[in-house]
Amino acid sequence: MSNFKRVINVIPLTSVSLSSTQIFTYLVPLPMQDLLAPGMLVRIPFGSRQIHGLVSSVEMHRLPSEVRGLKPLEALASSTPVLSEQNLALANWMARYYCVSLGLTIKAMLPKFVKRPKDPGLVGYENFNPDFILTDYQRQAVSHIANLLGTGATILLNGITGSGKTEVYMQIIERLLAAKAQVIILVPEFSLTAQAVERFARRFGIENIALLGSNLKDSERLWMWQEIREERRPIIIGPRSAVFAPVRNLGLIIMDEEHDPSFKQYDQQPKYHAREVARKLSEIWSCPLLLGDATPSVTTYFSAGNSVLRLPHRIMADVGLPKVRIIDMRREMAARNFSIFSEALKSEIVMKLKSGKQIILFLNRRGAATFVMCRDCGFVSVCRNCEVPLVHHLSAKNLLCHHCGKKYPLPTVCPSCASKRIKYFGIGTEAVETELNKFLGSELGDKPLPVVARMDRDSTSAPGAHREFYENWVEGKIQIMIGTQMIGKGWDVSRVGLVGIVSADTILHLPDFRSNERTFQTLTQVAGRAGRGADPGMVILQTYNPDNYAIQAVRFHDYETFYLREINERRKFRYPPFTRLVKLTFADTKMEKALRQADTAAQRLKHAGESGLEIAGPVPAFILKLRGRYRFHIILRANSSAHVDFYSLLQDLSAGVDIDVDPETLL
DNA sequence: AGCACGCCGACT
DNA sequence: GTCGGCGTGCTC
Repeated sequence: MSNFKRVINVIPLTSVSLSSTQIFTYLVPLPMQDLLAPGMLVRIPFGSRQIHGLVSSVEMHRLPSEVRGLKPLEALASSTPVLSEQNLALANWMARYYCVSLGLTIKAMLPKFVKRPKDPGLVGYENFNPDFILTDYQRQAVSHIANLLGTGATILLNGITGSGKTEVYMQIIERLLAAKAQVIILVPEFSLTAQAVERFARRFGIENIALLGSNLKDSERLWMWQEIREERRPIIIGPRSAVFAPVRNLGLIIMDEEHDPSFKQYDQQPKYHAREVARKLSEIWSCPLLLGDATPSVTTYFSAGNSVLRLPHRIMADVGLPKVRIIDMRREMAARNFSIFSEALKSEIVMKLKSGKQIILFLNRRGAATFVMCRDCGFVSVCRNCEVPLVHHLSAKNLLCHHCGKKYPLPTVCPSCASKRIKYFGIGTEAVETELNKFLGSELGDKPLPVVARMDRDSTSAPGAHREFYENWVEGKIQIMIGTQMIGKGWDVSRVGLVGIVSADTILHLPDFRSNERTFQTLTQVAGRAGRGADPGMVILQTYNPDNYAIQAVRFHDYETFYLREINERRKFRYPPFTRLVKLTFADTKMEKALRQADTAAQRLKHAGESGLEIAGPVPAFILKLRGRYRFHIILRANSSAHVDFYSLLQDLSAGVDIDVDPETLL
């Protein structure tokens, strides 16, 4: 028997203070000595409890004097590695970049290991492989990308809706399948519907596709995870977390609609952006990252420089882009039209109905009224947890907090002065529905009324609701669809003759450096729903800010002009991509405590005196009180070229701070 | 994230 | 003099 001891280095899958080591060493009991390998899961004693850990390395020989005080590991929790060397390297990078403990990062990468994996049983797709004729632009894009296979390049494919990005993806995927490589396709969370996958399923066969998504049960996700790991399904389609798929031979990562906010995890640690993680992963595997977008994020477009691949036209040469008319709602007011619909929108609705075209009405806000106020004393109903105005919902006949979801009964008298004169202000999709029905009733008289449907989070919460909306829409059973964001995603359908943007201003006035960008992207996407058949279609865009550059750019589908203006603003006001931001959040049920914590942290950071680092705040969060906790922010800002090491800067801040590196919003 | 340890106020 | 509040710091 050798005098040497065998030990393993383990990453506890829990949050460990950033100032402490992230790797802990354990003695290996004799019976387990030959069973352990890096990447395996183990049970370890950790403090006074037992938790899971991931083996990072095995040390065969240590002197007995070096192992004094080490605890033995408890048990093996997996018989084979659950994390590849590549994904472990990815986790290391992520933990460092996003200032999170390594264990939490790894935890986010792994599925839940339940007892019985279950096949979610994807069926009902036919294989179908017609001939494809590519445009010159598509052919150039394909050959350009093909030349970069095997390199860790990031490629931006900038093509408007309907310009044939998907076909470019598929041409490249075909080559990779021939080479037995795997492909990860990242798509926005809400466009991950059956019909979004259909095109890939038809082309490559559903048996070659691993579909990940939030609708999967733990057992089904584990089944898919195993399918991927055994390399049985080379095409992996999923939301941001699919970037962690257990691939073994990755040939390409595609990220569609790269600008979509759902690619950033904002609600729990690690607060990662799948684009940046994918960029690192592509470097690790030496395979390209292909970003496809009609309206790329300003940061991505900036870093792509002049190497952007463009698909400038819609494929069907005879179909132009929809004509966008901007309607100045201030003038409507002045002309004594107090309806939420401008005269132009009203007459377009009537015309398109007459010619049998379908209509989309977009408003980026749910509910009937966005705040409820007493006319006598000015009292506004607010959420007790969040202190934000409550939104009136007709369907549920209540007031709802859009931040924490808490419901309140409708007030019959003012809680403050007992007056009965309670008024509902501001509009949401429910109000659009009410107003539209009123208008149609008076306009069409006794003629048959068109079928109106409203699609928002409230009306699609039931399982299968999305599919039902989609089918009814495609079959033409719905003539007018009212909806929020979600109508902008993925529906590749004809016959949309009119898109009415009821108010373009909802995002624009948020005090955030990205609100112009978001406005442009959201509106362009919604406008792109129009004219996908043989007719270019029409967009009516109602706004109180007709001169704003983001809104003007929507009018001409002009990304470039928007970008040039926006990048100047970013340079001038020192926002990304010229600087890197980190948002620190301090929250507590007691306001003074949250503020005190933020203050001390700011002091300490200023004292650290990192050169090239600006420390702003503490400032109260845009929603000061959320879910019962008061919140304050500190914003750190550094020149992109300065390469500030935020991890070491933040590692010994007092616990209880939330760190968001590269935040999508400063609100 | 837990869970201990330790230092101050309230109460038998 | 003791119980327990929660603020602080550690987990091989």
